[in-house]
Amino acid sequence: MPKVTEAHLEARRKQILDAAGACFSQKGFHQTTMQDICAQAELSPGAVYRYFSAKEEIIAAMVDERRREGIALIQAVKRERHDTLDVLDEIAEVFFNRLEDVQGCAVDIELWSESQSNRRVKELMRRDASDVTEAFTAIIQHAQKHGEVNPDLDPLAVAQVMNSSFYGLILQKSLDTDIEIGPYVQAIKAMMGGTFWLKGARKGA
Amino acid sequence: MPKVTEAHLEARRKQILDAAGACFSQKGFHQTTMQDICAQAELSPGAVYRYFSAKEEIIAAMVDERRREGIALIQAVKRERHDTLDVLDEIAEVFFNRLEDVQGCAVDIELWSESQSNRRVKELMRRDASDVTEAFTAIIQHAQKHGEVNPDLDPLAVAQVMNSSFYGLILQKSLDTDIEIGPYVQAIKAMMGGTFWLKGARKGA
DNA sequence: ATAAAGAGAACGAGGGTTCGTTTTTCAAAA
DNA sequence: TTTTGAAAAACGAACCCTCGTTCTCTTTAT
Repeated sequence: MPKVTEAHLEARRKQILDAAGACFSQKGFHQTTMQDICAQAELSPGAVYRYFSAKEEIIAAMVDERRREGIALIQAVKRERHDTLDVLDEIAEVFFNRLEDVQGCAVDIELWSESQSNRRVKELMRRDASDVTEAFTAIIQHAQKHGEVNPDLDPLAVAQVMNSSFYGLILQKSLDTDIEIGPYVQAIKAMMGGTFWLKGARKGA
Repeated sequence: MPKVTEAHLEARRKQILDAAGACFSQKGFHQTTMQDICAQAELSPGAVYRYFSAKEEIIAAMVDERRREGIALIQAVKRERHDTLDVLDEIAEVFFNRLEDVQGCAVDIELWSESQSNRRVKELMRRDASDVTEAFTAIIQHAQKHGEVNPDLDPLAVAQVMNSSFYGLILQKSLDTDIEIGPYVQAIKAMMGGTFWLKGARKGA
């Protein structure tokens, strides 16, 4: 009967999540009050609770949102290009661009912490991380088969090191916003470029 | 006049901090109640408040504890050996060993999150990170002067990448305890070893 | 006109902190 | 050595405020 459009409902939901994101990134999950979120979203508690049955649900939705975005990135990149080197370059490009979203990064860090104590969040985060790792591992393995990467390297371990270069930069940038991404990326490429992607054929160390 | 010994006071303080560390690593800062800490320390609120005037003070003391430990590690290593490669190896060894302290790592992650919203903690953490980065940078620069490292690399950026390899592993290990440190370290060395530490004299990429 | 959507006051639990009381400790007196 | 006394140290019940959530009432859209 007097239901509002589905799009409107979806918009409200997003409005709340955006507000929550802003609050969470500034004060953290547990220091953000529902009143904070309501104020930021310019909605009353009654309205908010129509969309999320508890604060915990908002946090969970937050994980899901970040997770979907991250996975989408990898999928998109994998679809576009096929040369291993290009794929890795593109992924790096996209990932490091993500750092521009300071608020999103702050929420990510908040989620790392939440994972320590919240089983539900931990499981989602763990799965997310493992999806990314698997994607990287597959790419490395593929490149090894095609002679683009030293076959002696453990693909899983290499993938984990690559993960670290993302996670680590997110953290360092959150502590010191002056950190420059350009030189960082350049350093990684220079440091890994040599041994790693042997374009010629020099194998052994 | 009936004061108890200084050592006893110090021991009580440590007792509280240890208890807090255990609680924080399990439930996070803001979900740990003072009652939790009291119970874990087997002390009453009154006693705890004799040593720390507020929960916030316990958190601040926690940062300081972790910070001191971390700095001590670098200093110790720098004192013992002088060959650049050995120093880096030793630092890596020591740092990665630190991962065994699961509780400590959980607290670290908690601190990363706390830094987002707590100015005081952020400043301490920032300084800590920058101390470590500076130490690494100095080592790299020294190595470049001695022809052990490609002089074209930006020492600061290299230091940041090295930081990431630690931070990233802490995080990944917290999400999946099965991650093996050995292969990870080996991968880093293999990935960087080539271009990075040119023992011979091959410069250009 | 009617039911969904939103508002916002209020409730109740939880938790940081306080404070009056009890216990412990140690120096000095007996 | 034992007793004693006074202040530090510890206890723990209670205070009070904050915040998640609820519930009734109003508004809005069809």
